[in-house]
Amino acid sequence: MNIKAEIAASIASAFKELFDAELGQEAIVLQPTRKDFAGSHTFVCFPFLKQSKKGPEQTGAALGEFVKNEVEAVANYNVVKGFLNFELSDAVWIEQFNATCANSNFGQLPVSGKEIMVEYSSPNTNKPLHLGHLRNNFLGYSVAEILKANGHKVSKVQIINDRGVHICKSMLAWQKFGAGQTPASSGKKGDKLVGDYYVKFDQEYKKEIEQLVADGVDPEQAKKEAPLIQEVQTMLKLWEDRDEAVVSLWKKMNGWVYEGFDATYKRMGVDFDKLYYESDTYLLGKDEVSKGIDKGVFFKKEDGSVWVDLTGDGLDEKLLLRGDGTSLYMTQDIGTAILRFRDCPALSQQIYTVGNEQEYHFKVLFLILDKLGFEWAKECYHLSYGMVDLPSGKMKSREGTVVDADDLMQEVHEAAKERTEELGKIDGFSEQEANDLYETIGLAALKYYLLKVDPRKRMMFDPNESVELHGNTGPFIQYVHARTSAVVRKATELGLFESIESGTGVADLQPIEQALIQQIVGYEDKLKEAAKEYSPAIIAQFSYELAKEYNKFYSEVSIFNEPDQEKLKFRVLLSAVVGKTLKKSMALLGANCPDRM
RNA sequence: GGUUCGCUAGCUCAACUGGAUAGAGCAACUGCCUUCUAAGCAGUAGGUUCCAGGUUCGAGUCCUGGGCGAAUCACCA
Repeated sequence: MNIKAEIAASIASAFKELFDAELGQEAIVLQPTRKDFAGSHTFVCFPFLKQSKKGPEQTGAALGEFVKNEVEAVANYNVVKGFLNFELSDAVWIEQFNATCANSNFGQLPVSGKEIMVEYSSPNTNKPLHLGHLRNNFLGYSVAEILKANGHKVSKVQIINDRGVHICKSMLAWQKFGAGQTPASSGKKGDKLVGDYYVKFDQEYKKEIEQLVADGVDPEQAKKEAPLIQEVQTMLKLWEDRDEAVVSLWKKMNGWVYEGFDATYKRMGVDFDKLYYESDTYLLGKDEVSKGIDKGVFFKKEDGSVWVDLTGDGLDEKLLLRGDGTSLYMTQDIGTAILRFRDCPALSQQIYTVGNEQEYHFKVLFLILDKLGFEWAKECYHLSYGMVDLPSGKMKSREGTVVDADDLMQEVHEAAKERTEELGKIDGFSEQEANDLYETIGLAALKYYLLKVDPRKRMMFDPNESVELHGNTGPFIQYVHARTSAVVRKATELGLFESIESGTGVADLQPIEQALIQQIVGYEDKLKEAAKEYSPAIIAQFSYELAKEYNKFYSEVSIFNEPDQEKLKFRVLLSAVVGKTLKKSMALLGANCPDRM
């Protein structure tokens, strides 16, 4: 059955028979053989020399000989230093390949019964999405897809931060300086327009501060006394009191932002199953904080502010409710988490895709939920990813170095167009088809670029590299997929394909063919690993290696000039399976694979 | 200052969680399109894995100390 287990079992009995040593199955670990050596499974002998009472080479040779005789799948073995490498027979690989072909669910693991909620994006509604959101969105979307492929039921959600001081700032600025401007009248996307007023507020606010300081007011004092900031606070208060005019302005401007966001999400290719709004959850959060006081988990200070004491957990005291009774981010997050588990009682895990700058926040949040007695608190996970830097340094909204999401997607589209036209690859494409192709290529370049690095790590975003089509890039993988499609297309035209879909009858393999099968067969393990690590990078790397391997095969081995019909058909089938696998793995990254490019 | 994380080829990233000669891409150089898509393939060159100790058959990976960088520790989000 499982070859790995079979070999391990055989090694165990070899130890018993040859060296009279009992080894637990767990102690015997087989690792993949490195590329430069013959074989697929490697057993490291060094740790077991005490049992064998022999040198590493002799130990390896003795074990190898024993296993080769006992396990039919093992065709040969070799020992390099203390490393025992097993080479499986072609028949085994062909059998595995045929099994893969026959498995219509290949790449989709069995239903696990687990239900997982993945939160991502979660923007503020006062400014447009930027490069940081792109990493966040692509990561969240991809992790959700990876979990689905692992058999879990997944819902994608976000918490939209649609209220608060920062929202009021853009509202106030629009009211004062907007002159009734709308997305329609200005020709701007709604989120961009609102963002402009957020910036406008900041500019005007700064002017006021400067003026006050020039008049001799203390700078710290000036920040609090500036008329604009005071008006904002008044507005926030009015909003909380459900003042009709303020609420209607709030609805209008948020509506603009949502229209803009929707367009951006659509182009990004991400989606959500359910949306949560801070304006709906912050009151629940306040309630829960009050309950926490009653339970004695939280305490109130003289000024009316509410705190939780986490010093026993090695952290500090944490504020949960301001002295004036208004809520904070934390307040709202407590409410949102509780609401989600109420909405989905079967939920077994919740994943928050949020930048690593908020690690402390989530540590505290989960701890508080635990103290409130929610059992599911330990099933909350902060998928913490690193910030995106530009070659010029950090992105700073104040310094205008933020890379806008819409602009960036347009740029990658243009770059894909330019390079595709240079190569003259669009003969026979209609204008619409060509345009779709540029979009597909550009977005794959961008997504792959952002997802191929370990999510936990801070990364450098080089605009030139992100639109690159050569090397370790999304378009390279798309290209290889298109190649496999071309092979299948030609085989279909020749009437060869239908007869071979079910499997192959070849008897022996070229080394490169065997290597390809090995790669494909390892796909589901990578899928599991990617889910365990919450890392699309593992899928990206798998895709790249498979694509590279196929290209090697493509240049080394002739497909349609092969005289042996059985071999010819096998190579077509192999191409088809590689193409399917590439398409599936790229889909997990949110990238499409065109059939021609 | 406390806590957490990072440091690998000129640049951007890998390294199956302690295993073999530390690998890819970009950039540079050399070959290969009359043949299934050259967005490709093959090759050359590039390394004291930040430094110093330690642990063991074996360390980029683990422990200690140090250096540099980042995040966080707000009645911000």
